[in-house]
Amino acid sequence: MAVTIHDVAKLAGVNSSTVSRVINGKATITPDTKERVYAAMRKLDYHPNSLARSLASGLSGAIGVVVNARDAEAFSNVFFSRSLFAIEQAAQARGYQVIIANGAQSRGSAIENLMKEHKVDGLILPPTTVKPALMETIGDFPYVVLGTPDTLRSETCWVDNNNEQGAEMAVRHLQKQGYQRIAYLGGHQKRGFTKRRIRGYQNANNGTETILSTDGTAENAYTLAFDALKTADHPDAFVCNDNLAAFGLLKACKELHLPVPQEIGIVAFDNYPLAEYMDPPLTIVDIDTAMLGEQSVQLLFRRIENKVGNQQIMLSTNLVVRASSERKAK
Amino acid sequence: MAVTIHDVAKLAGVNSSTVSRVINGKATITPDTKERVYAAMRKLDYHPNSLARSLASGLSGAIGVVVNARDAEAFSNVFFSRSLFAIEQAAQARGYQVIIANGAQSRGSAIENLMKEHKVDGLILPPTTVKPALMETIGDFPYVVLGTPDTLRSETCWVDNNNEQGAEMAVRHLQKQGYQRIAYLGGHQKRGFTKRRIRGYQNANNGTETILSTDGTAENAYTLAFDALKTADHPDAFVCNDNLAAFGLLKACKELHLPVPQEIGIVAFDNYPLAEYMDPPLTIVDIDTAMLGEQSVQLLFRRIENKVGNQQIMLSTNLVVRASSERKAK
DNA sequence: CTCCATCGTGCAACCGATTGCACGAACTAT
DNA sequence: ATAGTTCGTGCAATCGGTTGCACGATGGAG
Repeated sequence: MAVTIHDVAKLAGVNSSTVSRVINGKATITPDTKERVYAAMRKLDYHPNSLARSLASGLSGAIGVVVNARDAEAFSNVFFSRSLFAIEQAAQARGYQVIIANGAQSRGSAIENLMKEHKVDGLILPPTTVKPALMETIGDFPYVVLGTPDTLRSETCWVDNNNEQGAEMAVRHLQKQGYQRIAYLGGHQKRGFTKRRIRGYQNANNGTETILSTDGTAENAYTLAFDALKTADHPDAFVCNDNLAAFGLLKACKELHLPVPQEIGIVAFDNYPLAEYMDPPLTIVDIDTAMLGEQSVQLLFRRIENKVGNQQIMLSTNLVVRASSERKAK
Repeated sequence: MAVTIHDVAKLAGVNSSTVSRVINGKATITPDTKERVYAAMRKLDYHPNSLARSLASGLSGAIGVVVNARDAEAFSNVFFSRSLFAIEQAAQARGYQVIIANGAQSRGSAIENLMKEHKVDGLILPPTTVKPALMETIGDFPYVVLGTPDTLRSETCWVDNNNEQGAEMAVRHLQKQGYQRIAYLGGHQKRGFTKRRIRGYQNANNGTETILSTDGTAENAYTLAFDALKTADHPDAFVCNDNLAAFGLLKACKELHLPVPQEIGIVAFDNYPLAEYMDPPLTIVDIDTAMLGEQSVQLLFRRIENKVGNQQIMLSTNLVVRASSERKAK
């Protein structure tokens, strides 16, 4: 029913292997022959069957992006969704497809499934999956972790933004603006990236350390911030683990009539679209998700082509300064 | 190198076709044989090669989700990302993979590529792709549009939430709360779903019609709302096309000292995670993206199995009432 | 002018499954 | 006891490409 390589070969008056070679461009073919093949392909509207091609070549032509999502929110998470966009773009540029798989939902291991059934040639994994048992089953199958694994840091292959540096930068910026009692607000302490941000905060902070960890909701951040701001020598600035925490904090500041940035300075991680429309617009530690996605795909392909061993890539973050931290006039 | 069906067959002392039948469970096999085959599979840690399987069976075992995204924000859009989550879940439950493809980036048609190269068995498409030319090339290939196409509405296969009904419901709710001059704020008028929401607004609204269309940003909504609210007989309630518009509106209300919900009532489409933390929490026309994703996959599979022709499924929306529209005490 | 390397193309095996057909064994009906 | 089913399994073709090897033609060197 569908047009095959043999139909093209017959029309062009050559053998199917010649057509294959024309398509893949790996061998030298007489220009004349090549042209006849192309003409036949065009005439028949030929599209190679990628399944047959994969079976023969042993390459699926797809990479898998695994995410551990219990609920739909994990998919709208800006870090994941923006990275995914960049990953898709980079993969498409190489003629590769992107398969997404939710590791949290699947019975059996989604990773094992994709890998052992030859559905993908490589995997992009979340750091939470990195455990000795998985690394054993994954063997030397190509993968890249998007984020820093908590364990096996130096023996695995990953790409991440430098959370520690980002938090340090945030604190130093607030200090330069004259804030003195800087607190850290938001995030589960059990998440690796939060731990690293807190470490960066601690590195740069030379005042009293105040760390307010939340369950990740804006509501919780609001409550904690409200209580903290009611005390006598309350913090005069916050580094927020994410935009939601900053949102809760802003609400608390408003209710307590503490103007931002005059009385309270705020810097938050992750550049949500709303961040610049908040009141005041938020200063942000911006993660270059486009670069992160692009780099992880690049590294993954180098692994697929067996050109490199495990590598670690750390990208630095950028500070986007907006009103929420600008106490001093420019 | 990899374990094949033949290795399993040899170990179990049967023919490879028997192993195949055991795996697929389509034929009756002696319990004894079956057990021997399973034992061999376990012992060898056998995983069927999905590529070979697909080639032989003619089914790729994947569905494609196409999105037209110029920038990364389209991926974090709550409608897309939440639907995608549900789609992945529903596909995985059927043993199917989900391939995502950005139609806006690809040279050549991403849709044609996925379809003609047999990479997917069916497609979930965005409504903007529905054009006569595409429908011609797509032929009777299984697809479902997620959203209502602007054209070919009755000849195509789609699943959508009822935007018209949602907007009507929002207006009626505001009327019941005693608001009288209800305006519509936000959204490109060229987008189909915005048009339908506006139509719903018009159906229910019996006062003066005020439609403030924006470029989609919170900033623009803020400006338009601010200007509208400065006039003498300004609107006393708004239906917002999305949360960003509501965000801009809230800012305008605050600056003009118009308390919400006492002076101004607000209902917005799309339940962002932040909506309930806004000040005041927003009343929302909530779209059941989980159901939308699930239904679209279900319908797609019925099309793949050739059980049905083109169908249209319209899901109703729900009103989540919060403080922003509750002028009357409960 | 012969010899040999190089180049373009064909032949056929192979990738790893699925599946229609055939055949022998076991079972039912008469 | 015999004929006719039914059931479980094997054989071999097939899905649509890729690729190692072989072979004839061409071209340059000696």
